[in-house]
Amino acid sequence: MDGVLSLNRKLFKHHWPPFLNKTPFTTHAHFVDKSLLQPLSSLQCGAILQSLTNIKWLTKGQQLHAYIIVSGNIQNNTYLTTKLAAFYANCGHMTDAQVIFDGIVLKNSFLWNFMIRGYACNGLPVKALVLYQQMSCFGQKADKFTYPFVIKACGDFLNVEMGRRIHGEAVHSGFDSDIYVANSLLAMYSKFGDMWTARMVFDRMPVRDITSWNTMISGYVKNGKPKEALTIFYLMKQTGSSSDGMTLVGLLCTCADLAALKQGKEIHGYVIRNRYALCMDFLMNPLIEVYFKCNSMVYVRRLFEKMAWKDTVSWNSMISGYARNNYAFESLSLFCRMIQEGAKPDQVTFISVLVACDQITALQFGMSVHSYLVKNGFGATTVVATALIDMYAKCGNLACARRVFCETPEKNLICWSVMISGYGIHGMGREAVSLFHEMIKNNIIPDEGVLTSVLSACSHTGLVAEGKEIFYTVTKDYDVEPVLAHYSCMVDLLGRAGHLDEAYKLIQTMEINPSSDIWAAFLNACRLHRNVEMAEISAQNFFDMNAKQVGGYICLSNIYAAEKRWDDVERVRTLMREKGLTKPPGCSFVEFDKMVHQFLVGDKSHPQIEDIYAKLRQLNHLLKEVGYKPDTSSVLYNVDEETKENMLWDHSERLAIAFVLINTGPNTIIRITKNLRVCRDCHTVIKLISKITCREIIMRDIRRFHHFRDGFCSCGDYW
DNA sequence: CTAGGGTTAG
Repeated sequence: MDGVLSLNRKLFKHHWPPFLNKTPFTTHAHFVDKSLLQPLSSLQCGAILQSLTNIKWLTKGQQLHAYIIVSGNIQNNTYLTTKLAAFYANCGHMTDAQVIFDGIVLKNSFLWNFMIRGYACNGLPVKALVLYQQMSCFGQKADKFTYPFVIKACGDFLNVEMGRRIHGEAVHSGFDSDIYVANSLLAMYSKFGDMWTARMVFDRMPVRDITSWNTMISGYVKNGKPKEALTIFYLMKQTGSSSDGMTLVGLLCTCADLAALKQGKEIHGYVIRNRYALCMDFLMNPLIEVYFKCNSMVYVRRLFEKMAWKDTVSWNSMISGYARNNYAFESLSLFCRMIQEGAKPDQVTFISVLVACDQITALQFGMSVHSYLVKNGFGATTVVATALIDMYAKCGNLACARRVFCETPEKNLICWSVMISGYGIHGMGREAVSLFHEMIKNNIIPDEGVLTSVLSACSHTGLVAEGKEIFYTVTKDYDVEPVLAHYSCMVDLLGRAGHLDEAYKLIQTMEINPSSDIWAAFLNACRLHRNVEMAEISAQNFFDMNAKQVGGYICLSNIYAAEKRWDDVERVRTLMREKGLTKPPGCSFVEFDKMVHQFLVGDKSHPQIEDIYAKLRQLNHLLKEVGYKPDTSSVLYNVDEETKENMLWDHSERLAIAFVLINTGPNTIIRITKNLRVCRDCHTVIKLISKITCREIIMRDIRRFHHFRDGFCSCGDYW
């Protein structure tokens, strides 16, 4: 490889005409100063063009193109025009390549292949396939160079039917025994998700090389079959085939999938020991993934800090890894460091950052990311727009979410889905339902994901009839298999609306086995409608499933506490402890002055804590004057009323609200986020605070948003 | 002129 490259460079230098070293011309003929020209033969031009093609030096090639035009060499010179088309195709400038290609009458197979390759390797598989069909119309036969590119195009375009046909043609013409053709077939079937056929092609290959083995390993990994990937690796070792860096990439992805920390570390050690023989840069990024999937935050950080060479993907892996593992603060601070250190963020970076913003409701941060995107010309692609819509919706700014949604010209299924669930979590079920119908009118075929979004929107608003209708028509008309998430939404919808019997009947008649989530949803409905008898049935089912969600346990203890059955409360608690489950402490976030402030329940660590408690005492006093009576039913301890009442005033959301009230002017909207469900008493208190302080309070709890204004909440006390 | 890599929203 190195030899080839240096040879080309030499050739390059030798033939280099002086005018090319002048100012870089960006466009063609009229920029060339004719006095500087020294005559070059078309053979010389062709040789230079060849080297420029190999190293993809676009600007120099364009200058040479200009020279060729000016010097009159281009007329009727198929030799040069073919090379020019190949040059543009190799640089990915397919429009230029196509213009030249169209002007060539005698097209040889070299030219066809280069054009097909150009389209296939530059994200235009459909054009590659069209060209391939034209090629056979022109009577030009496909050869062993043509097949790898058309097969790649079929794989990228996911055109299974055409892929199979071309495979057949290759077999018919005998080119399938060519190792490049066979390897492309392996990659194509992997992309189709058809590992069975890939394996069949692989098993029938007369000879295999490292690429064949590596393609099979990564194919299995991409299709969620890490165990089969390992089998191929062992087979590879047995046959004595050597492996390379790419093999290790495949193995690392396998380790990540299986959360195999030990094996991942072994490979890490191997890479370090062989760092001079391997190209390490590739391997560090998949290693980051392994450590993240194994929840090894310490290893991941140590590895990252030691990496001398970090590219955009390294930063992205870290930022998205932290975000996926709920380390939003680390994710955002790493993003800031990335910008400071001058690394170049891309689309993936922004999507990951916006996900981190969702988690801690960092609206201001998310907005500044949005403006960074606009300023730096990252034209909002649908993916980025979708992440923005989700961020705005989850950070409580539905108006901005709607605006980005409307300004996105090409909305895909996920884009609609995000907006629908955005309406849902803000309690705007009717808007969600009508958007869902609008989506269908726009010929978007619903899938199970968007069905979950719209059903959950119905359940937040109690739209029983609408939810039922959508559930039954979508699963029937669009061939969507109902999954647990849908039943969960339906049980929640029916149960919370008070149709406990119907919800129970649905659980009993559903076609898949109910999960613990479903029993938890039913349990919650029983709590709301204070049906202890039904609650105990669902609790029994919930416990039988050996469930790990704390929510169900807390819900049941709440039910017992409300009935003052303290022995039962204690029994549930013990059960929780035995399972090693703990109730996470209540925690609220608030973004203020470019910082996210975090308050735990009963937190005394904040610098302004004395002022905060003073404010809360004052509020308590004011609230009592307007008739507030504390509802201590959600306190799960059997203690006297006064202690219970004091415990309520320790709740994290109150601390956060008091903090904002102290530090902001009268018209500022208060935005807070809580990690658990808001308790009934806090809900009442916040409604009253919004009234007596004339403040709008927007609160996100674990399930949805509550917009408090003038003593009322947007959820209509239905949550 | 040929094939295989890592990060991605509900």
